[in-house]
Amino acid sequence: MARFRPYSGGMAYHHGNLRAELLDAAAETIAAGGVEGLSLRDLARRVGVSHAAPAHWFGDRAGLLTAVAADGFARLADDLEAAAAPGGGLLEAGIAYVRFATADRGRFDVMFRPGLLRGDDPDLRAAQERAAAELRSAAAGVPGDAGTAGLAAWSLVHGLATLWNSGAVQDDAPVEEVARRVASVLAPPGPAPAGGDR
Amino acid sequence: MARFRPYSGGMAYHHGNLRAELLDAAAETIAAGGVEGLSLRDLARRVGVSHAAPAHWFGDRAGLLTAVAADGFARLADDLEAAAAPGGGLLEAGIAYVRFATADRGRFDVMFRPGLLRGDDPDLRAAQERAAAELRSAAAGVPGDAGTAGLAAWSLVHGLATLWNSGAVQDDAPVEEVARRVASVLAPPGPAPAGGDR
DNA sequence: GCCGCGATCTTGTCAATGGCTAGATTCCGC
DNA sequence: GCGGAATCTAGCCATTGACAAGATCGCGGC
Repeated sequence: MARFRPYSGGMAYHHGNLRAELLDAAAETIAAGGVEGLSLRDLARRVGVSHAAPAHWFGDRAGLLTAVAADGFARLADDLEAAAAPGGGLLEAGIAYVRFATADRGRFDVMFRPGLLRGDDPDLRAAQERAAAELRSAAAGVPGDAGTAGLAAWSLVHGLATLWNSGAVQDDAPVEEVARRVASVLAPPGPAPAGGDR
Repeated sequence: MARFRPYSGGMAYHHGNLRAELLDAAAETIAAGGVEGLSLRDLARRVGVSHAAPAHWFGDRAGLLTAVAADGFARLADDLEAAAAPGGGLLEAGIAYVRFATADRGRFDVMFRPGLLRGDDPDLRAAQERAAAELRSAAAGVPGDAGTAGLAAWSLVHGLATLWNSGAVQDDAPVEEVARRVASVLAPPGPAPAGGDR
């Protein structure tokens, strides 16, 4: 993602890192004011380029948001992978999911809004697939019907994150703690869950 | 719906039912193209009034969306109440939640986006409170810590509905069936209620 | 050394939008 | 049937996203 561009001259033209900077600024702005609060022109102003510069990199608004979402899925996949690494089970993956969604809110807000994105973008699809694979691997080994149990776990953490981000959850504790409590309802902390029914 | 117009004369001025019709058309449009696809002017065109007519009823865009959201919370509360009526337990309430969110997508899409709404609107707050009360009453009597279990149940159905609406769920079965399977992971169908299946 | 070509960014323009103000039309209480 | 208030329209402005055309720069080839 972050292309390093060896670069000598002044900053007039050829900003040097525009694409990455636009993506970061976009995520920041969305986190602060939602997707509808993101204006391409304001974004350009923020980064210090002309109002048409973003169009060169992303084509249009959908292109920009698609890149933000792809970035988000890649980061989520990284986080899930890290959470699964040593002795982390489904519970740790769930907490990582919620942590990402609440900490990297700007990107998360865009990731599940297909109406705003170019669903056929190759980068987006690849990142989505990587994140999905991490989710599947985290949910592997749960008792009962794998599909249903996995979907339930995903729904649980996704719903908690969404509700939290919307301010609907009344809890003074930090998100991770709430996530741990809530997720424990489904996935007891121990790696080998006991109570299989159905 | 709500085509009835208690008026005798022509419909030049004084449309007769503008507010309700704008709300319905707005929900419909949002369901089809998302909130960002909703233009006040297009909405006015659709209903056949001037571009400034919506402003009279709702002030601005936030006012319109607030009214849509309030309407949505009221309908959700009605549905939850109906689901709880005879022998419905937490499971039935959860299914009703998912059914509402997927069937009345236009309204649901707006209900949990505080950045788009006027959070201090009295109608909105009242409708929210009514829906919250229904949720609490549905979650009453679950085992374990009431707050955590209730939040887990809410997160589960909210997450499933959100994921479903975003197209992230790969399942050919109708939503209600998926919701029943998923929600059963948390709330086994069995305990008190007599209403077997359906 | 420098030249040309493509990549990168800018300026200019246009239709559409949200919001505001002023005015037209109709309803309703008296 | 009259006057005020509710309802809707018309006109205007700043801002936005998208597009087109041009300016500037970096890099490889000679």
